[in-house]
Amino acid sequence: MVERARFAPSPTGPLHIGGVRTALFNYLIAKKSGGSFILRIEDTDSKRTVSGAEKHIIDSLKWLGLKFDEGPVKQSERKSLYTKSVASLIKKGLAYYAFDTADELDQARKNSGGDFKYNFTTRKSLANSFSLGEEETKRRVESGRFVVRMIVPEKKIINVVDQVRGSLNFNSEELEDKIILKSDGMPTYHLANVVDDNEMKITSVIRGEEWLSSLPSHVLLYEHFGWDPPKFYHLPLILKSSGAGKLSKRDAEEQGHPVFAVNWEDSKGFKEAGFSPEGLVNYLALLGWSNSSDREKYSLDELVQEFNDGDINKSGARFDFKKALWVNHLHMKSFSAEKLLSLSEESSLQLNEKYTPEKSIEIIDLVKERLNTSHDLGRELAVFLRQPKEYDLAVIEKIGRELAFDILNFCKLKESIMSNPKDLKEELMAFGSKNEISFGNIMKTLRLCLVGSLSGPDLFKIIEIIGPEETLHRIESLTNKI
RNA sequence: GGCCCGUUCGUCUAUCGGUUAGGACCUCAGGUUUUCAUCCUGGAAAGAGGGGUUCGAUUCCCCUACGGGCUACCA
Repeated sequence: MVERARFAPSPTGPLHIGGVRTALFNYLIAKKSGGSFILRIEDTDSKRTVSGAEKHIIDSLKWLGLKFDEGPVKQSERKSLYTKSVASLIKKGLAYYAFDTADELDQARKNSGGDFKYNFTTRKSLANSFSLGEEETKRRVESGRFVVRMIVPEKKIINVVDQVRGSLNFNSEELEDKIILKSDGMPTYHLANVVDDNEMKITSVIRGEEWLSSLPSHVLLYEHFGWDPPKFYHLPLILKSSGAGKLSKRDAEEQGHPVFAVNWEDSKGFKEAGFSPEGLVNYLALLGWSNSSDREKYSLDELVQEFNDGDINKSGARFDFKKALWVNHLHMKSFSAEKLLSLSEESSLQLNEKYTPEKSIEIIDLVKERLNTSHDLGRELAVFLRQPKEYDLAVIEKIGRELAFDILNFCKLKESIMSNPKDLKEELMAFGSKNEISFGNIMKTLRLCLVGSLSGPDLFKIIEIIGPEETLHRIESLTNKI
């Protein structure tokens, strides 16, 4: 079946990774079937709409490579569609006008000790077209202050099927006559969602688990309209990395990792933190989906190939930043040097100043397997760009000052073979065995003066790239320091 | 509180009644006759508890516990 799936965020704030994951699964299910991925902006609450949020959502999807085939469809521009639908429901006697104020409803909730439900038992005692009579209802509707509620049948078991969880039963007695049209004339989520999904011929509704409890109301609405409901997928939530509850901006900040795909105000996104879209998408897919293979690395296209909606997990998953970094690392090391260079403008410029393009690529290939994010490039490239700013002098203490001095002095004399690292290695080994100095200590000393610490890529490669002159210069620098 | 969903190593997960319960992140110990947050090898680490069903339960059912979600004229 060719699916039509929509991602339908509301622009009440920036798109966080929970939303990204929902978008991704919509994309995967749609594309797997050869169908369409559609973007719909659910901006029915003008008070909560945040300026810039819609742009942030679109920018995020764009960066992630989740290209939508249709949209953005904006609900705020489809008001007449909803009012028409509501009118048809009222005509059928499946929805009704109500006039209770927010304060009155609050009071009713308080009085009942939290058990209040606007339903078939309380309906008659509240201000609506059931209790007020035709004349009064008409008068109040004309005055313009009203909402419309859907009728929930008195005793009915509502069976719903969720693709992730299976068949579920809800008792209509637990439901309320939900407001479907607000007093400002805009629909609520429930109505707009159902009407749009029907009108847009959506075949699969894929959304977060927080919607599961309103599913029976939605199914009832489909029945009221006489429409066939789409398939529903309620995705497990992404939980905070430690502690209780779902992931929020605050938790992420406390844990020191991003929550947004791209920058939002002063909050750094994954993009700005040096993640690749491939890495983020891959990690997020693994959070809530898995199959029986042990494979961990997927590109977006490979995910489309391998994705199976039966493999969506049921339980909430904690966000694990370290694993996200590792998954990103998997992608970084598989990227071409050219691509990596394009990811970090600064590194690219710095390399350009000193090296030919060919040499730059050679350098990147040397360090790329050591990257978690593109930000690590600066750290890894430092050794090729400048002499160390600081030295881990504890290494010298360990080796012994005099010994280190001897080693450095020996190296200084070897200028002629610095340009041939292979010979240099043999020379160093010979020097070591002759003077009973361990090769390890020689290498450590040499590495210290070239890198400043004991980490980094292959030492002889470094020497080859920075050249004999620079190598000697660095040896000189350290000699003067100790 | 009520309703709904969930529960396998610390974390993400595999297992579709019979397995030494597998993989990955993390962590630890080694290794790559030099370093390394890379790479390789190895170790530690799990079926929430209690009842059933069954020759046999992590797997099916029930109860409890715990976790999560919803309970707005927000989505």
